Amino acid sequence: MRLSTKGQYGLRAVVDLADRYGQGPIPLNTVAQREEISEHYLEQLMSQLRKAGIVVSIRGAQGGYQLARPPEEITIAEVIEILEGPIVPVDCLASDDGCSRSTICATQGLWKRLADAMQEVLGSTTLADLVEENQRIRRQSQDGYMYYI
Amino acid sequence: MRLSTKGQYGLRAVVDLADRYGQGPIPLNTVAQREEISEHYLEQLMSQLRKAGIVVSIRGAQGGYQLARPPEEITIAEVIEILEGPIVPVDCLASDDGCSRSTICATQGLWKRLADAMQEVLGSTTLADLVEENQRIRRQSQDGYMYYI
DNA sequence: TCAATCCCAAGTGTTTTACTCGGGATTACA
DNA sequence: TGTAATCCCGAGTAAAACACTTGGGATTGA
Repeated sequence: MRLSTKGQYGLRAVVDLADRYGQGPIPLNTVAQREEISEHYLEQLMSQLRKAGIVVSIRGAQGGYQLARPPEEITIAEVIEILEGPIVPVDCLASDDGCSRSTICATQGLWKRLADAMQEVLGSTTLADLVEENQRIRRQSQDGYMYYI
Repeated sequence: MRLSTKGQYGLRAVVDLADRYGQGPIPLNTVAQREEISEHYLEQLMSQLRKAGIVVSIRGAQGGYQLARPPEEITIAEVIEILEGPIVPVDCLASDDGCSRSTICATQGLWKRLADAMQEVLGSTTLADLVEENQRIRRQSQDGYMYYI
């Protein structure tokens, strides 16, 4: 039940872009450095996100990536689905035909409820929400507003 | 974000046992046949569930497995955690120390909310609930109460 | 022109998955 | 007392997924 690094890295990268939305294209290597991700690996993830219409790229010198839409119009569910596939706990929910056991399988209702709960959380959060959270964290650490337990 | 077959098979197997709770030990091969799971593979899963105190085994002829507790006292979350590890979307929530980025990582709050949502669904459903669902399904198909779309 | 950037396909070592295989220990029952 | 039915255990394995790396090519601003 874990996300792979694709989802984690990819999301961190688009949050990074969201944080700089409106500032023109951001080169991939700066994102990779800030987020501590292998540049070439991140490139593959960005390629998927570009084909899916989450980001746009500008080639050549002074080029880079930027969000294709404002941060408040991109949900986390969208980003994760592109990189990890449908947000479901079992395959039989993802495919149309379902599984052969569907008429006798009591667990299917459970998996459906789980999928809905996951979709609810990820679909109701946008990149703008995470940017805001980021800024809150930064403000706190800047104000010395940290609790050392 | 998918369960492996361990979680799916293991859960199906304990639901099968829950369905026959109080009828004495059930040999593994009958469970494996009913649930269409490789017997040797299921054996490994049952071994984990036994060590974790979900099922008890009785060796020798006429032996088998049965639930260690009544179905209404075993949650799905328990079973899945034994077979798949902690129910969290990212590793840094599972370990105590967390990750090095925790103070600057906006996504951590999101993953926490996702983990809570998943735990809520799986922790509030018991084996008894799934047995009931099973019986409902059986009743319906028996009564010809099926919708062919 | 050339350096910065994106674009793309292929290769690679490691880990996980989903099993199989072979045998040993225990116990009810004839 | 034998023997068949069970559980118990460790090792082996083929295939897939993961997390990258490598090596180039195409575009474009200065």
